[in-house]
Amino acid sequence: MDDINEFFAEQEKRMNLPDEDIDEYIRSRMQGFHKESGVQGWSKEDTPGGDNSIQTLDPCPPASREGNSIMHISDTPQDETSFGMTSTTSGHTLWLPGQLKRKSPQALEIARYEKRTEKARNRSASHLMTPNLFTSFPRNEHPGLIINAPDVTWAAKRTPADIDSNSEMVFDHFTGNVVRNRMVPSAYASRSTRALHSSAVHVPILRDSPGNVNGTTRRGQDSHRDGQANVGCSTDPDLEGDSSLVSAASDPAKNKVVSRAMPVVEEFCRSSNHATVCGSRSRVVKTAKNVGVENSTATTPGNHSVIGAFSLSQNASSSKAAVPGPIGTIHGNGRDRHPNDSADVLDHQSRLSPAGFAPQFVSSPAAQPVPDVSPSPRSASDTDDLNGPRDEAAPKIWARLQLESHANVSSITSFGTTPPRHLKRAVSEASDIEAPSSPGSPDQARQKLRRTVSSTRGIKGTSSIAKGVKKTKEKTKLVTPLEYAQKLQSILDVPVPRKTSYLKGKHIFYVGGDMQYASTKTRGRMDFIVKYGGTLVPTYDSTIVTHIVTDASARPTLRALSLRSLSEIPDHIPTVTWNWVISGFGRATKGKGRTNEDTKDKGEANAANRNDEQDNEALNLDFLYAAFPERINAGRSWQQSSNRQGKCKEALECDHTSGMASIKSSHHDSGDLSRISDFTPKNQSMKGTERAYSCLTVLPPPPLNLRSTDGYTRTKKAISGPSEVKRTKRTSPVCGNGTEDPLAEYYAFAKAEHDAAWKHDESDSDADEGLEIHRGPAPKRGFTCDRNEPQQSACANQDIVDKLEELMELHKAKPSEEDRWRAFSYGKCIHALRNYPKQIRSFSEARSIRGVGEKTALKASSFRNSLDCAIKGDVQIMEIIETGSLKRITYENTEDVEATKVFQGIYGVGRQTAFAWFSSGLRTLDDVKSRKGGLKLSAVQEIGLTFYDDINSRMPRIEAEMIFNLIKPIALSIDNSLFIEIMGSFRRGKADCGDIDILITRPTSDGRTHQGLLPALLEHLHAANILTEDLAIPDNFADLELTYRGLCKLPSPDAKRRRIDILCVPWESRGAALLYYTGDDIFNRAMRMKANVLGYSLNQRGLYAGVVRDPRDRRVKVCDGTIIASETEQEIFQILGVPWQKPRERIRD
DNA sequence: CGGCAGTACTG
DNA sequence: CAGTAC
DNA sequence: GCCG
Repeated sequence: MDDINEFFAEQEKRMNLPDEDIDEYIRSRMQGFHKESGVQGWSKEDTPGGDNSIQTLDPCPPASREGNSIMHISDTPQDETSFGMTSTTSGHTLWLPGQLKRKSPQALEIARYEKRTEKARNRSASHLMTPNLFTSFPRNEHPGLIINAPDVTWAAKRTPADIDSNSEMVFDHFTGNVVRNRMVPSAYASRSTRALHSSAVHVPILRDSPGNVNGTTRRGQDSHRDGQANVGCSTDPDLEGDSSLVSAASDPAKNKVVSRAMPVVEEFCRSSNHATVCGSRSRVVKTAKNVGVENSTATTPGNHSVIGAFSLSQNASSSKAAVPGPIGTIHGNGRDRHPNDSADVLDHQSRLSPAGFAPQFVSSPAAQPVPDVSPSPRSASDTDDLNGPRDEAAPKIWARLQLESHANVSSITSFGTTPPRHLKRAVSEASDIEAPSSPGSPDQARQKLRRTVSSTRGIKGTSSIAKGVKKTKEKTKLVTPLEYAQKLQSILDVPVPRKTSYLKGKHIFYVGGDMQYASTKTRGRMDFIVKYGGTLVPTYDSTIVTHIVTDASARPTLRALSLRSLSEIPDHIPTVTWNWVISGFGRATKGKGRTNEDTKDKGEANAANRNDEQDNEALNLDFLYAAFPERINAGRSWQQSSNRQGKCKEALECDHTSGMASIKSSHHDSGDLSRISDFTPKNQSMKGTERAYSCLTVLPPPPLNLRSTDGYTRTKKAISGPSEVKRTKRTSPVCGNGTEDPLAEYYAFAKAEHDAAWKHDESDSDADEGLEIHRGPAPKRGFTCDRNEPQQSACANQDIVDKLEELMELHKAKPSEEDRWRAFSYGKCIHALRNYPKQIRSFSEARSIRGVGEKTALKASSFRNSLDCAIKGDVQIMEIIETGSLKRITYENTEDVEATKVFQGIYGVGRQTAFAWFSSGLRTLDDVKSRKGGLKLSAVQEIGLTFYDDINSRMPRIEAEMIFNLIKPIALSIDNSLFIEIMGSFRRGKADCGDIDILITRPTSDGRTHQGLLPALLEHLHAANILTEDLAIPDNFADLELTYRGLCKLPSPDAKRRRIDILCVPWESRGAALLYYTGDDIFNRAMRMKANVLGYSLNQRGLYAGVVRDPRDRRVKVCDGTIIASETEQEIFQILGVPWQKPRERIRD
């Protein structure tokens, strides 16, 4: 088995993918199928949001599912200290800190908003296609995306263009219509909210005339524009009807009421959902409104509640009007359901978010959506202090609502009462979600372990010149295509189930360019074929072969076939180019992406149909890849059946996989890292995939052969060193890398920038799993730089490293880009030196290390020599050198570096700012604090300064966990289907964490998404005093991909502020996101770099193939490429040929 | 001589 | 767009 | 500053 692993590893390693081919492929696809793609997109989009979008009412009201946890949080006593603290920073403590806005004129905000909207639109648009339709086409040419709205009244009158333009005009044209309004909310919600906050005004809750769409839109505008001014007098005629509301809003007391009435809103939403369920959508708007008002009034008697109910229902209804439909469709990824499709919490959020939640935010502190948090008068009044006028009535009202509408409201908001049964169920369901990881993951983990271990063994074996190595070596060197193919096939008796085994059933004879021996390219392609289910036919046999793949011209091809003329090839056998294979990959992937959906929504039959269509499409395409014009029609009939079968099967598999993809991570045992990392489907399909991994992904066998034949003089020097060093010498990462760590050669680059501060903290965790570490024995040492023998010169060249680090720091603190890269470079050197086993004795020796260039080598060697001299007593030389470089250091590393370093410790202050400050005479933090010289700080910097120490200190792991454990239940209470996980250094198992990264996503299997969740969650967290300050909030809350940055803290009074990032990603990108946000940094860089080298592009959304870049400027992407992996980390690892590594194994620094 | 990741938020 | 952050 |  090991052999097989090794073998595949080798293949994998060599898999020299697509490159130009893919570019070609993309191009042709773009031209060829542009239309088809569009159509597909359309039809596809058409379905998910369809009729089935109306679902049953979710019996579980939001914010009630985890009453206990919430209780717990709120129960935490908030003493004076804590409040005092808060109030001193009142500006920050509010949801959407006032100063964020206050400083900029509304007009500016609007302008900015427009800009962002534009941006967001683009983003959303691109979003729509990439993850779902693995087709590339210009963003604005996706006709179907938006039209999936089942809402006839809405969709029917919109043309795609129409809609598209709407999305563009969200804020440009306030004469919008309904459609337009629907789009506004999301954006509006975030932006206008912010605006409102900044102006420190309570959101004027404006009623918009039911029929008047403009009203809704304008409201957003007005709120921007008028801010406080418009409180009480709306300049917009459309808003006249709102006077009552306005006054309510302007009246502190009433306002409070409004905020307190949040449960009513939710209740309202539930009612309105009923309406939705039974009524046509167009009616819903009205109905909802009525129902909302009535209902809330009924449920919450009393004048205040009436007010609340009124305004809120207005809100809700307007939001309804505004957002009813395809908000998700528009902003989302196309899978989104119509927000009306269910009464789930999420949908509440979705619908509310635009107009509905804005007001909540405004009154946020008082409007504790999580009642438990603010039940105590003190807590309420305290918050009031922070957030402007508020009175004691609020809590009372709160309580009253509680009593009066206990059945409804309490269940909705969980006033600390025992959750109703259905809630309990919800809770238990929620915990079920986590549960699976316990029983399941051990197994999986074991499996993984086994795999990993064997892989590791393989690696080790190879690295230590094991049998496998030899084999591979031989193969590598002298194998002919025939032999190689034979080998591949012979090994392949075990089918490798893959999601994308789209080549299944195809017997392919591949014609390598050079039939003398299999080039890397040839081998890579053969590997590819096999990997994706194809059968490689070693020798041409017209009775077996179904496809001839060749990029060679006719003659060599014929030679390979042992034929004389192309006409001798039977008609049923197409001769296609490699692009054909790749194109199939694209199709397969696309099919896969869509299948998930289709199957879910329409059943398998539909999925099958879909695939048929695809196949047909594919069929029609094949001729495009004909290798020889004269055989352009060859094989067309044949392919049909075979293709179809294969595809359908594949489709099912895929569906199975994704369908099973379950949320199963647990936070209870976050201590158990492996479990946390198990965010992968674990089911049969998955197993299959895993098996594939074990075969295909395994560590690339060590290219000992290459090593020895490398002819690398430099390498020789490093041979005895950690493999890292050796690896970094590989010139061709693609085929040259075969050492223990497949990313090895990328680390040098990747690590470079990193200021290795050799923390030895977490390395211990690795120790107990030595077997799983993918670096061989030697390399391991390389990475930890001999932490076993730390004092014995932490590394052989520690002295030099120290010096270089000084230099690096020095350059880092300098403002110019030049210095930046210089520092970058030093980083590389330092890392390389750290892993260099021996003392460097000479210039040339230093120079032989990759990453160490002329200058550094000179420095290093001279320094070392100077030491030698010093030891020998040759003071003179030493002094020269010493003073030379040291002087430079001390000379340059003076005030400025120190000061700017300190400045840069302030969040939001970077190199430029720090230097600018220094230039203006600032020297210390106190200078900054005292605003010496009339210094102005941005809002973020203000926060950064206030919590300088907090932010710059790391928190113990446990604290991150505690905070997360507070947040998670709250999030789950909003939507218990969420996947929420803590990422970053925590997931990597570090003992201390610099920040908390929380990833949120949600399976779309039930047609819903996490859209709209974040705003709600943020509000809750603010209310719970977990989130204290906001540093950056997303542009558009309606997006599926959101990044929030802020500060948080534990409830305890003296808790430090901690940096927290909350990231929402579309379900499809969860793998890439996990990968990305788990890091570490260096590991990420390495991965990206490898991806690039292999012709892919990796970002937090996924792994893309066929990215076409502008030849004149490589940085400009002409085509975004085709997404080929994103749903699981494994997928990405696999394609990149990187052995799977658990998060804690990804530590590279 | 250009690249050294790629993206999003702020002002 | 520059600056910052991740 | 290093690399290609």
